[in-house]
Amino acid sequence: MVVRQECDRLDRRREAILSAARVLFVSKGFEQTTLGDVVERAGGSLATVYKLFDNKEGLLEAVVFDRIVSGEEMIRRIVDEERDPAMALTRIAKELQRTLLDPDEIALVRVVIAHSIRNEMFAERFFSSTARCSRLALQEAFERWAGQGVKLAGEPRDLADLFIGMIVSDMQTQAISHGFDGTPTCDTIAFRLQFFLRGAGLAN
Amino acid sequence: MVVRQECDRLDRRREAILSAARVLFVSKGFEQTTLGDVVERAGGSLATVYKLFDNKEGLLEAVVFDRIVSGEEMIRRIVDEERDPAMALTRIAKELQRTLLDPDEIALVRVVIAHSIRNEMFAERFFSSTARCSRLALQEAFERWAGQGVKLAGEPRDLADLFIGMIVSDMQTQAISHGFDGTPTCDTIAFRLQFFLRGAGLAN
DNA sequence: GCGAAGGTGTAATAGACATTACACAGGTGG
DNA sequence: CCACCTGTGTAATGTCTATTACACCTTCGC
Repeated sequence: MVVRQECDRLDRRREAILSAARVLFVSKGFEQTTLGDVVERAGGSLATVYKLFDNKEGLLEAVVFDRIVSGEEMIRRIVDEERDPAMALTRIAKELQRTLLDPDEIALVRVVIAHSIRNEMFAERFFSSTARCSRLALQEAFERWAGQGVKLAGEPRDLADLFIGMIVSDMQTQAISHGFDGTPTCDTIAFRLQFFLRGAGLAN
Repeated sequence: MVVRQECDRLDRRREAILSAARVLFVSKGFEQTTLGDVVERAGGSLATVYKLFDNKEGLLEAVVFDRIVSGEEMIRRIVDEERDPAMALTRIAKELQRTLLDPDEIALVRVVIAHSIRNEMFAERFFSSTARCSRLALQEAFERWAGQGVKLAGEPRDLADLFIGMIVSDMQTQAISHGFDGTPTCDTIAFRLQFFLRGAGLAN
């Protein structure tokens, strides 16, 4: 089928362009990256970029939103699997660390923040589909545990905020400091987790 | 004295340009702001901008580093004044909230992050003179309290990180979300503070 | 093979903007 | 009153780049 092959070819081009653009946006910034740079790195040609993404802004949209990762599903899954809140939170903390402290992810967040100065809605959409999702999922988890009779030292909303903040603040420090402050060690994470569990009344 | 007057005049120009540039960088972004915009808003002329700041990058440097606020002095002062760690931390939390959640400050951080994509050293310098300073001052406070016999549930470094993170994560959420997630309430802050004091073994 | 349709490469277009060059003004020491 | 020096305003300059226009070429049904 010609359609099939054509689609595949366009898809491959699309992926190549997205991948090139991502690398360039993340290393040079959106404004500093010219579409010429993108084409040079991805192969293909400018006409294809405009056909697939309309314009430079559209390319950024695609780069940012195409493979967005929300912690939401991960949190729901773990909460379903683990009966013990402390165990669940431990696993969630590890996963959040793994995904949020990924340097590529952090670099992308920098690009989003930079662009959000000009385009607040952009930031709003990004935030809604990432951090807010995770927070809500975690909040539901606390509500669920509370409903099951677990005694919690605080409102689910506050606890969820706090938990995410404790983990995420590192990501954000990295976003600002570009890693000059060192990456948190496993010990640090473990300490914070214990601290949280104690404070929330979940320590065993 | 002519020199005096000339200095004053140049100083006023400098302030006017800095102030205009700050507003524009923060609302439109650095790249999107032209030096023409700055001159139009500040009065004066392009020649003066180049005389005072060399070039556009120099203007950004001045905007960011001229009136930088580190929490360091504030923390040392409060620690000196308050004998009780819990009271000191309460005041520090309030102050950090006040200074770090100031929308102007957050907007400036966005500009710094945006620029840091192209210029890592810029981020490093900013970070070293703000967040890291605060962290170190707080770490010293915990060390001092520990030396005075206060029992702490954790290493000073870890506690300082955690405390700052709990407060600062909001600032960073604001930086990303542009305030769409709402500003934390006093209750929220109080909750986190109590949570921390309990966890650190400082609750009375 | 052949014609069409749509992808691809290249060469304008056109506007924006950092930076520089130059000309003016206004107070100043001689 | 005069050269002058320093700060200011304005008008180039030259480059860079998003976007468009157009011509070529590949692929596939027939």
